[in-house]
Amino acid sequence: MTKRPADPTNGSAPAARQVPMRDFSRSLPMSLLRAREAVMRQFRPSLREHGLTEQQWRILRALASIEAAEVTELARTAFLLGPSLSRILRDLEARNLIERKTAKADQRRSMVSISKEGVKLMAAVAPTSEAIYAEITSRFGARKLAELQEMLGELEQSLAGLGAGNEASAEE
Amino acid sequence: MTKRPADPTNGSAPAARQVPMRDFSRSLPMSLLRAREAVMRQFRPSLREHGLTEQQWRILRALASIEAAEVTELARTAFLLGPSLSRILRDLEARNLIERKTAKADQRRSMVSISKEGVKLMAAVAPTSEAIYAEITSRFGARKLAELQEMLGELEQSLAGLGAGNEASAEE
DNA sequence: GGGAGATACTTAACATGTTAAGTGAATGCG
DNA sequence: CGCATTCACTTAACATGTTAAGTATCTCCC
Repeated sequence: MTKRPADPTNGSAPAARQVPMRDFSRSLPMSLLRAREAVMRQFRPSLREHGLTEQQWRILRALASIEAAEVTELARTAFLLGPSLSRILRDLEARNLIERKTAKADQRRSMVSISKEGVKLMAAVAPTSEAIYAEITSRFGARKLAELQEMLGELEQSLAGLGAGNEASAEE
Repeated sequence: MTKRPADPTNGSAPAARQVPMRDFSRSLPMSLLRAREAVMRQFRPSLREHGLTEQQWRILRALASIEAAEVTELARTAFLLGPSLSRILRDLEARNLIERKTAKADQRRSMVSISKEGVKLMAAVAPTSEAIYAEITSRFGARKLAELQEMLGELEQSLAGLGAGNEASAEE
């Protein structure tokens, strides 16, 4: 019961299987990674033509939809960690795609918003981006896509507050 | 038909919605990213305790299951780009977790394999890792998990050979 | 058998992911 | 008021993602 037969896809691995584990290529993290990569591969070339990375695009989109936001709020919306966001905002600001001004009430906070140039850039990128998304939807099926996203959301939910684990226990 | 009502979740954004797009937070790439992050968040602490990153762990697992492999093959299996793999192999070799020897027949290729130390490390990490995976499976449901992975695979399939696009057309 | 082209990596350069530490500004409380 | 904490970022340091170049081999065909 401690061993498992070798995966049929590599029929002749001689040894080194002391540690039985799930078939590597079928782990959930790998499945998610591969799927996401398959999707992003479609978008990157178009973004690249406009000098944008995936993350920069996420930020612009987030800003376009929420008008102005504090950095922390933006990080949550664009799903980026603070340090990444900090760097990217610095660069986007240098390119005049966003604007930043410190809040009056609380000098620690700064409000970020998209600039006119930023809006213009979005207008240039959005059509292609939407077309690609439509193509993906069409290929995979709109219904299935909705189902998939539903399941992904449930997965996220079911793991919420598991990794945070030590919420009120040890603290070291 | 060119406009869409604002998302109900941010009822009062004043302007800057010149570019209508899907609700940002519900795009497929974001769903996949969030789901993957929710999963990986569970594993990272344990890996970290053993001084391993997610990618390093992927490589060790891949090597443990296929015995020895060329770098290119390993890149495909562990789903890493060549440059990343090159760096990681350099580091893993320095830590004596893997071994490398150039192939006799073709001096360009090198065969990579896991070392005894590498196997030992895997043995130390695997139990926790499997336990976490079991917990995730249990929370989300084994059946649903299988379904999800099935859909992810189909998504990948349906996009195969779309981004490669220019396979035999333009060439710069 | 020799040189053009293909292969299998490796390096380089820049951007982000991830964790820890730093900085300046608010807050709470004695 | 005064000062320790907390907060909202920003920097720093190290690892990987991503694309483009570089290097050493190998292949093939004239």
